[in-house]
Amino acid sequence: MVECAIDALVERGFAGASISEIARRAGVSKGVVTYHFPSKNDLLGEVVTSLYREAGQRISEAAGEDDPVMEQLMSYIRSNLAFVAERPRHVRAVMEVAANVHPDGQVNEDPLAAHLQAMIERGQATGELMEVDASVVAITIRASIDAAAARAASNASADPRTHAEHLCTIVSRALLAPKA
Amino acid sequence: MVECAIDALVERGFAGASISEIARRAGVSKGVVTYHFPSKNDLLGEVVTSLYREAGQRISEAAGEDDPVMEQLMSYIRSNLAFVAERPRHVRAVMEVAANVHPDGQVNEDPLAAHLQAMIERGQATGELMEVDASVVAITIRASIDAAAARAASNASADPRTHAEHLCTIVSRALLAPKA
Amino acid sequence: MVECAIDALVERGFAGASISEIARRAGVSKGVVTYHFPSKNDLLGEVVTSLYREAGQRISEAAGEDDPVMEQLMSYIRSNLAFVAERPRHVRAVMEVAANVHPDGQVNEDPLAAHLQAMIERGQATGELMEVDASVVAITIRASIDAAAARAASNASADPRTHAEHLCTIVSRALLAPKA
Amino acid sequence: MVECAIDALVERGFAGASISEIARRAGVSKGVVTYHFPSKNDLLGEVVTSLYREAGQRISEAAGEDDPVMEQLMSYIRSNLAFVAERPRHVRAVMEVAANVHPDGQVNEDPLAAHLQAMIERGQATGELMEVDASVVAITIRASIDAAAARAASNASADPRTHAEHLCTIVSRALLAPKA
DNA sequence: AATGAATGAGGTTTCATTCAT
DNA sequence: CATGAATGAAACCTCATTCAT
Repeated sequence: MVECAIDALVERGFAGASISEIARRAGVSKGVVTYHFPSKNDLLGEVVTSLYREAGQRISEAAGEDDPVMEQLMSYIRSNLAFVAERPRHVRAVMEVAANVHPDGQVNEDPLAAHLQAMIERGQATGELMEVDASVVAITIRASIDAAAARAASNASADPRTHAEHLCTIVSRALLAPKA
Repeated sequence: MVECAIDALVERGFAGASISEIARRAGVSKGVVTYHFPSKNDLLGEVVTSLYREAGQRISEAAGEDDPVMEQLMSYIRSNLAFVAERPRHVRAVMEVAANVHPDGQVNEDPLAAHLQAMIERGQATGELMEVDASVVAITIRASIDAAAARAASNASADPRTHAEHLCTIVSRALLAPKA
Repeated sequence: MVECAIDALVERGFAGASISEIARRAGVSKGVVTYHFPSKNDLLGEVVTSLYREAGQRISEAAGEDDPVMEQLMSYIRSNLAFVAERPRHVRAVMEVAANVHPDGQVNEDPLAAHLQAMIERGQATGELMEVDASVVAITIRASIDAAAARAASNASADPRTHAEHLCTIVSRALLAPKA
Repeated sequence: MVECAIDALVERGFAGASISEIARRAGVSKGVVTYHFPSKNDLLGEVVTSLYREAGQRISEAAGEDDPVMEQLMSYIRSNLAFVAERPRHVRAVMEVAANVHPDGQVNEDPLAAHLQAMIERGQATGELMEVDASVVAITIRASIDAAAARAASNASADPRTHAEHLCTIVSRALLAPKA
């Protein structure tokens, strides 16, 4: 059911992912959807949180707290995009939802980017990484990952893992201080 | 009228930008909107193309065909984000539309990124730029610009021009071959 | 089960007394309700007829066929409102149902009022009661009883038995011929 | 449009008075109803308030502030039921709505009855009217009027004005102190 | 006896669009 | 040019009912 919602979101977009459409894809009647998910938001919420469950697990497995910051960064990029490679459609579906849920009040800064930014600033504090605005680097890395995810979902031949390697190259050139 | 559509898109999102809402903001009746724009898509199309008209002009002004590729790249980044700084809401509105208009068949590769990619490949062919997957660099640059644009639209204190400078630093480190 | 239906009708109204709501109050699954009552109407019917069973018993106990008509009237009023005092919620629930079940064709005259009217006309025929339209008196008595019932169900401090006494006073003044 | 809503309420009851049904009776499409009345509650509200507008006017015209209380009472009863005779269906429709709108919290006492009760208590204070619980008399009068209204709506041969005369007789016998 | 999944009809509401004035 | 009434499709959701387990 959640899978069908994902398919509908990816192939028909947020607006096209109506309860009817999802039910049609699942081969059941419309009532079944609202039976299992009291409201449409509950279903979309499950699409989002089920991805976060999986992603959180995969990505935290890859984290090494004590590694050099550059290795943590590479690991972050690779594990993110490895996950994208596993479930490109699910990732795309969540992006579709995120793009259409409107924040009521002040917009929060992206917490994922904030986490990256903190990581980079740690590396700069120890001199391991070169100076450059950590926020911009963090935003750029996140944006690149998301763009690769969007591409992977609609173009099966795009390989997120390859994207990861090239992005790692870019990031290391931009941040890694040349050794004396 | 187009301005009101932009406001509605930015403040209420794609779903909230109904013709009624746009007419209400414009202080006219709903009929006026459909009188000037045969269909809603025509209005949204005008939102998009009017941005492209303006943006194309600003950005082509900054282009120097014969400059070194790295200067063309910087110029591209700076002029893009300078334009974002001028019209953050218009940019955001177009992103809102883009996120909700779904391609019918096969998804085209992003033409803006393709242009960037070609530029980078030219630089690599002459040896001016270092080797690294040009497609990934292009995607990353575009994604970073778009992320900065999204940020600027909802956070007045975020400055796209500053973002541009830092992004230029990142790109030059990633691409510029060290001089002998 | 019937009790839970009564509670739902009283607290949530006719529209709010869905099978789900009733099952929830009973702490059982929705299927149980439809298992015991083939249709919802059967359940509502049982709510109504179980009240009539009880009420008929209480009220017929109080009836003295050979008493003077005025005493029969008082007894009718008192036993009706005594019953209301015993089961105010059940009475309210039935009123809720009655207000929402629509007669298909021609509306029958209220049989309870007709019975009262006949009683009054008997008293007038013997000269025991004064002349005045018996139908209006009957309707007024029934309406007063029902209004007291509605009040009792939602306002625990309203006492139907007190209402009965005052209504008896009113009726006796209106009907009882002054003795020569 | 409001007229059609009244017809639907009277003939099909509250539950049967769906927007579709109302539109069908008006010979227009469903959208027309929601075009003129943003929500169904607004339409029902108009049904109610338009009656109150008319009724308030008719009844206040008949009020004589300085008359003896008994005359005020008669005037109240007669003008109420005269209005019912004019617009029996409208009155029935409002009763249908009232029976199905559920108060959220504490139930208010009926303000119409409270007004009557105050009037009666004034008469008792001056000795013009006999002692008997004014609240019960007020409730009984209101209930009798409403019952006559309900009857008039579904039975064209029932005449509210006749009911008024008989009710006046009952009330005057119950309240009017015999002259010395 | 009991459960809960499934169904399909019907409810309110929103919306893009058309059209007479 | 502008208005606002009208339309019909489609959205989400609730609900009584059926049925396999």
